[in-house]
Amino acid sequence: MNSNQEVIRRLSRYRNVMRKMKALGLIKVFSDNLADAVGVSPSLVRKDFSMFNLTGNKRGGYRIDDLVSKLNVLLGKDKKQKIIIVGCGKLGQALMNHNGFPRVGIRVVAGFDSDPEVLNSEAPIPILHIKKIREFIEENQIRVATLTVPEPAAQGMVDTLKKTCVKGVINFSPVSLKSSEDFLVHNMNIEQEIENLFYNIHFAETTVVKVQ
Amino acid sequence: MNSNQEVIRRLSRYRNVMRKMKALGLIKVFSDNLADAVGVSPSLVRKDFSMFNLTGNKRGGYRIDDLVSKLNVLLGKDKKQKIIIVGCGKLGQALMNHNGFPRVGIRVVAGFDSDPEVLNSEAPIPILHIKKIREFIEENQIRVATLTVPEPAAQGMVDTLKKTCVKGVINFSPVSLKSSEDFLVHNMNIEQEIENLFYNIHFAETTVVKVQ
DNA sequence: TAGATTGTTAATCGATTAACAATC
DNA sequence: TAGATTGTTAATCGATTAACAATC
Repeated sequence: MNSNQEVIRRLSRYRNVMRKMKALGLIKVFSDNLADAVGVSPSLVRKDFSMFNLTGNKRGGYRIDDLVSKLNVLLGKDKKQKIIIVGCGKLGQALMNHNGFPRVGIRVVAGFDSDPEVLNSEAPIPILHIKKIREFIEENQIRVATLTVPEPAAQGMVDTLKKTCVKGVINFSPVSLKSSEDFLVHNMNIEQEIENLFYNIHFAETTVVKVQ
Repeated sequence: MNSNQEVIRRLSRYRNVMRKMKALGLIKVFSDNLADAVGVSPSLVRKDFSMFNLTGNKRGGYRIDDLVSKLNVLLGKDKKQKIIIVGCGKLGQALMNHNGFPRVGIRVVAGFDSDPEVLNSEAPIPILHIKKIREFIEENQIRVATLTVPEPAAQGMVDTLKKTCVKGVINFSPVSLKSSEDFLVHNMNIEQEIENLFYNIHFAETTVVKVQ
C-alpha cells in the first residue's frame, strides 16, 4: 500500500521540468538534472521512478519523451481533467479564468452559484444555478470540484456532492474538512499558509525553540 | 534545530479548534479532544505541546484560555499580521476581499499592480502602482506578500522583493519558486493540487501501484 | 483514595540517503 | 575498454506512536 502523497507531487514536478526541457530541445535527462531542478537528491529521483517501474538506461539516463508520456498516463494527464467550480464569488471566478489550467490539461466546465447577480453575469464558462448541480454532475461525469463557497455553506455542500459521482474537492474555505475513504478533501488553507510563513520568518530568524 | 513545518501547522489547527471550543463555553481540553478534532493521535498532541513547553495539568487536561494565549504569542498572532497583494488580477482581488483574513488577524494593507484599469478601480483597500512598492514596503515594514502576478513576472518580482524587508511570499503562480535562507517561498500550486486529487481518486480506487 | 491524564522515554514506522554492483 | 549512470539494497534519519511512571 503506497499512500505517500509526496511521491506523486514530485512525479508531477519532474514531469513539468521535463516538459520544459523538451521544449528546449533536450532528449535525455539524468536523475541528477531532475534532482537539481526540483531540489531533491538524485537517489530520491531514481527511487521515485523505480517505485512506479519507470526505467531508464544505465549510463544513458532517461528519455524525456518516453518518461513524460508514461507519467502522463500515470498521473491521468492523458485525458482532459474536467472540474466544476462550486461557489462563484471572487475566488471562484478567479479560478474560472485561471490561465494555469488549460496549459496542464485541466478544464473548467461550469460554475455554480445561487446569487442571481452572479448567474446573470456573462462569463466564457456557464454559471448555473446551484439547484442544477446534481443533474449536471451526473450528465457530465464530473469527478472533481473546487469548493469556493462561504465557510458556513462548505460542509453542507460536501454532503450534497457526496451523493453524486464527485469523488473529491479542493476546499478553499477556512474550515478544514476531513477526507473519508470514498470522498477526498484537499484543503487549501490560505490563512494557515500565511500564518505559517509568518511563523517561519519570525521565529526561524530568532532562535530555535526546541528541545531534547 | 527544529524544522518540521507540520508541527506549526498542527499548533495552528489546535488553536483554531480551541477558539471554537471556547466560544462554546468550554474551559478545559484534553489531548484526546484535540486529537479527535484534528485527526491525529493524542500522543502527538502532547508531544507537540511539550516540544514548545506548553504544559497542562496531569489529570486536568489543558486550560483553553491559557493555551490559546500562549499559542498566540508563539505563532505571532498577538500582533496584527500585515500583508500586501502583489498583482491585482482576479485572484489578487479575491484575496484583497477574502473574509477569512480579518478573523485570524491578517490584514491586507495594500495591493500593487501596473495595469491602469485596475489602479483606477475603487477598492476598500488602496491599489498602488507597482513602482511605489519598495517605498511602501519600507515605510510600512511589510514582511509578507502574496504573489499573484502572471507566471512570467513571478521570478522578477521575487528578485525585487528580496531587496526590501519582505522576508517571504505566498506564491500562487504555477512556477514553483525556491526558498532560500533569507527569503521564504510557500508555493500554493492549485494545478498541482488538482492533479494530485485526480491521481488519488483515480488510482487509489484502482489498485495500488506497488512495491517491496 | 482510585481513576484519569499528562509528560516523556523507548519502540516503531516510514521516508530519504548513501553506497555500490550491474551494465550500457 | 574506461567511465558514468541506473536500479536497488542497506543504513540513516526523523517523525509518530505506544507505553507507562508521575501526579493531580
